[in-house]
Amino acid sequence: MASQTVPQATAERLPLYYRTLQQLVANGKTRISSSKFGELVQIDSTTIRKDFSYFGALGRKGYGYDTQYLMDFLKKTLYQDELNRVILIGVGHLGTALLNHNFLKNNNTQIVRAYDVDPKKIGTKVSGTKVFAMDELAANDHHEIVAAILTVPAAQAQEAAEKALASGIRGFLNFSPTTLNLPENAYVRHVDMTVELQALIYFLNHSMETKNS
Amino acid sequence: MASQTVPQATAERLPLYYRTLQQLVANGKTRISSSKFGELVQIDSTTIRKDFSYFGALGRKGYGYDTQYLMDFLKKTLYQDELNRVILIGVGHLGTALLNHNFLKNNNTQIVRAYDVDPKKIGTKVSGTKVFAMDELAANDHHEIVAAILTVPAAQAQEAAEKALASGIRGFLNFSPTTLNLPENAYVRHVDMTVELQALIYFLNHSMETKNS
DNA sequence: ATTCATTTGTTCTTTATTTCACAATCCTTA
DNA sequence: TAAGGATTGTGAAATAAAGAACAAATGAAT
Repeated sequence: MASQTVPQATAERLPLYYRTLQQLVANGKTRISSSKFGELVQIDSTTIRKDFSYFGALGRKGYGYDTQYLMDFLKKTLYQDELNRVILIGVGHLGTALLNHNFLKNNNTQIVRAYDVDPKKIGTKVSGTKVFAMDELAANDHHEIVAAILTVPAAQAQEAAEKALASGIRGFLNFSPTTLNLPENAYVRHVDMTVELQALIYFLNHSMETKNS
Repeated sequence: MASQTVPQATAERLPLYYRTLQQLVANGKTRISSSKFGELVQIDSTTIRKDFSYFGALGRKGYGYDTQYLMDFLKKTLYQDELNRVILIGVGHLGTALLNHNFLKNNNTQIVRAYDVDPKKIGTKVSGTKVFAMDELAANDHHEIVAAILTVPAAQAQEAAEKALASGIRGFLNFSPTTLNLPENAYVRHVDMTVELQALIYFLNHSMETKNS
């Protein structure tokens, strides 16, 4: 429903644009044309200009785009000018890796607490983040938390998501290899490594129609 | 180029279909209709029927789809009936998590060797997988390897990918937060957690146009 | 100042994907 | 074995996204 004037495909490209602009600014580039930028992100320059145009006239004809200005604009648009607090559910191999990763570097996001079922992990700190008992999850107040990162086994994902939802969380980054069934007011993005790997293998084999040697 | 009769969007859904069918078969379901299946994977039933139709008539009118038959068909189509050997480049937090994960369980894929620059890691085994020196990468023969999983820092990703390419690898699952610049005969899928997190936050804020309390 | 090269913003065209609608067909049950 | 309900497979329509083309505007150079 929502009066979404920006196409979904455009919105999904914004983070890539933002990161690339961060690099350009860091390297001292003050301006860039849509075609040069397109080469960097491997997206057609027309698509880039059209993407930006949904937000108004961000560039100047004959000049291109001011990297600093554009970066700042995207920073606000992506809410990266404020700290985004998230929780992590499931302190296994992947969960631990994400806790160590620390999104704060390039991403104004902080994992403020973690949850797990393992009594050995509960109460400990992993890379500075305290681990709480899964039982507490549903009862806690997480209305200040923007999202939950789900790194539990597939069998527990649905239940964990429901508990997080009960605690006030509406956004989910789901790393568990299963489809979540949540009410409409929740929003889920699924990162599925198994799917990606299988898709990769499929496309590799099917682009070899023109196989040589 | 390649005579790709199956739409890209369809191909990208096949792994999800496959995994869901595996679960159905494991649970003893012998048949399923496109609408029931659609509920499970949260995809419109028409889309599912059309997706399958690109491969011929896989179902039976008035009956639905035979889960075992369909699963076996997708298994072959996705090359999951043979072992897919991959290598992993970058034994950091995420790389280690993936080595521990072991794709063999649900995915007929094995990480057969890993590469890293850290002398402390070289020569050791991580979760049963031996770690080799990054220097050896380009010189090795990896024509039997279907893909490389890239989990190195952004600054090293391009160089690492080029070495893998030189060793005979054409498929890449790129977890590094940077765009790879590779020749046309290489195929890259990018899994970008930072991008996913930012996109999630963007959509959360922009679907709240109809915000209540 | 004037000219020329550059580059945006945008309209129009093309391609890709999803959804609708329904005839054809098969299953099931009496 | 006949009738009725279920469900597929698929053309046609609708929607979404990408790409081509170019006028309008700007910057740079003389």
